[in-house]
Amino acid sequence: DTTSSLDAFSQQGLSEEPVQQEKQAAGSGGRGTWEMVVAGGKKKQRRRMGQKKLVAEVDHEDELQGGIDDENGDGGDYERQREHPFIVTEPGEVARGKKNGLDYLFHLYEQCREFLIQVQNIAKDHGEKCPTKVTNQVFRYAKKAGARYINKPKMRHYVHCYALHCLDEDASNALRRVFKERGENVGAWRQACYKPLVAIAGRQGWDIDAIFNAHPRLAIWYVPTKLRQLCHAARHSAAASRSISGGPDQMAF
Amino acid sequence: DTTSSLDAFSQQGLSEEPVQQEKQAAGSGGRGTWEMVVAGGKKKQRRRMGQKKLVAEVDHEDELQGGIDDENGDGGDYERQREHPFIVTEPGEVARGKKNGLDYLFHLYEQCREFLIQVQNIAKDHGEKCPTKVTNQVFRYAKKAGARYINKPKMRHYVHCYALHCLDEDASNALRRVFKERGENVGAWRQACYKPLVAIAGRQGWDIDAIFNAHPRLAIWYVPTKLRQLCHAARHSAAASRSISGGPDQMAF
DNA sequence: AGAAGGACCAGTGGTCCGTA
DNA sequence: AGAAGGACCAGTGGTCCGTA
Repeated sequence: DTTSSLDAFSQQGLSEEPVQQEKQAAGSGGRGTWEMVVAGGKKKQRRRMGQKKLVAEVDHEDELQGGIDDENGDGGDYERQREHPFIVTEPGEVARGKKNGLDYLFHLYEQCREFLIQVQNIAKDHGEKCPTKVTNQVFRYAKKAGARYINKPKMRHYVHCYALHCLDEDASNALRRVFKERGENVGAWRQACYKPLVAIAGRQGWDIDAIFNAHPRLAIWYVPTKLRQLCHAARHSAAASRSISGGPDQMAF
Repeated sequence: DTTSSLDAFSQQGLSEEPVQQEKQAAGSGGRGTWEMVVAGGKKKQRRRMGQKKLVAEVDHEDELQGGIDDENGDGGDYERQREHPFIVTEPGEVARGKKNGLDYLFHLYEQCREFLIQVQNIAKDHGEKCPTKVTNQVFRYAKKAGARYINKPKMRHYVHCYALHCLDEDASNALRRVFKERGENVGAWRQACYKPLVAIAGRQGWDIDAIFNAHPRLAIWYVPTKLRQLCHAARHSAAASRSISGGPDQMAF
């Protein structure tokens, strides 16, 4: 009973490299160039260890080395543990050197969505609770499926950047070009993504949850705390300035 | 920041007895008789202690004695801690002696819904995450609001009984009458509530989550694990018997 | 310095089991 | 015995901060 969902994991297609699976689902702004680099990486399939842990680890899949740490085309640096840091790239641009571009970042969100769909299908088959969001369970599933480069802190960190990409791709692309031209780092670009999102929220009644939920690819992500707070603060500021300017109270809109 | 939602609690209408507030929202099958008994109980308002705890308890409202433990009309048993146990009653019937009837049980679900709505309104005002279900937060709020007779294990225990009441009140009422006539205890009635629910699910594609979510008063309750399991098992049985009978495969329906 | 992510923590969903 | 609910526990959402 407690292990049924874990058994399900082992019944699913764990033998494929997700990075390889999803070449077609490239970041919508990209030309798929980095995916070709990815696909060029060698892939070893995981080996079974024929070994069971005591609890909640039935049929654990040991991925060991293999394929995954080549996804940036650096030719097999087996020492490296962490992903290359992101740099601000234009849409379609491949990051050079030991860096990852923003099309790759957004592609990770699409991958998470596909892992969620797999988890949902398993849950439905088994008559279990079916997650509607990318939860810890989905991150765990992604890791078991071999996508070790996906982790919760990273995905949560850039959710609002992905939100802008989903909600106003033109604005997102323009922002990327500006920040690349200025030579800004990823942190600065990330910070800058908040402002256009708050503006979008303002045009739609400040309800950032409703905005996320109305978008099929965004609805599966929790609204980041800071974005929610910024929208809330901006709503108050907007209301206050309307009140000072003496216009009719538009709080209800 | 961490106490802002708790501050909000103290700004809300904590000074009223929820039992008194909600006379109009009586269990839909009842005639409101037990509410009159309830309203007949004397009510003392809570006293402020002028005392603040260190963390997460700002402006805690001490209800102490008062009103609440009279809600069954037993004349003020200050020793009693627990609610009277439920007995199987017909729709509209008042439980006699130190017992509670099923209209009262269902009324507790309506009360929880109103507490949820209050929590949602506070959350929206403060730009915080807004719960869609009756969560721990709602139970905590209910307790602070003085509804000490509401607790999570009890509400979760009888959710499927309330679900039947919501989804097929006639069937629910008929079941109550039968079990009362037979002199069955609450546990037996509770068990019997599963079967008609599974039948309803079968008529609607076995998706018990969809059935809950489609009903506005039920959507705020988590689907009980056992009900979900029963629906899942029944779906398999139904599919197997269809397969044996040689008819066309109707799994998709 | 800027950034990736292991690992922690407060509060959750779920319900057992000591209580009356 | 039947039943109410305090309290526990595994796993969650959230993100800090030791790491590279």
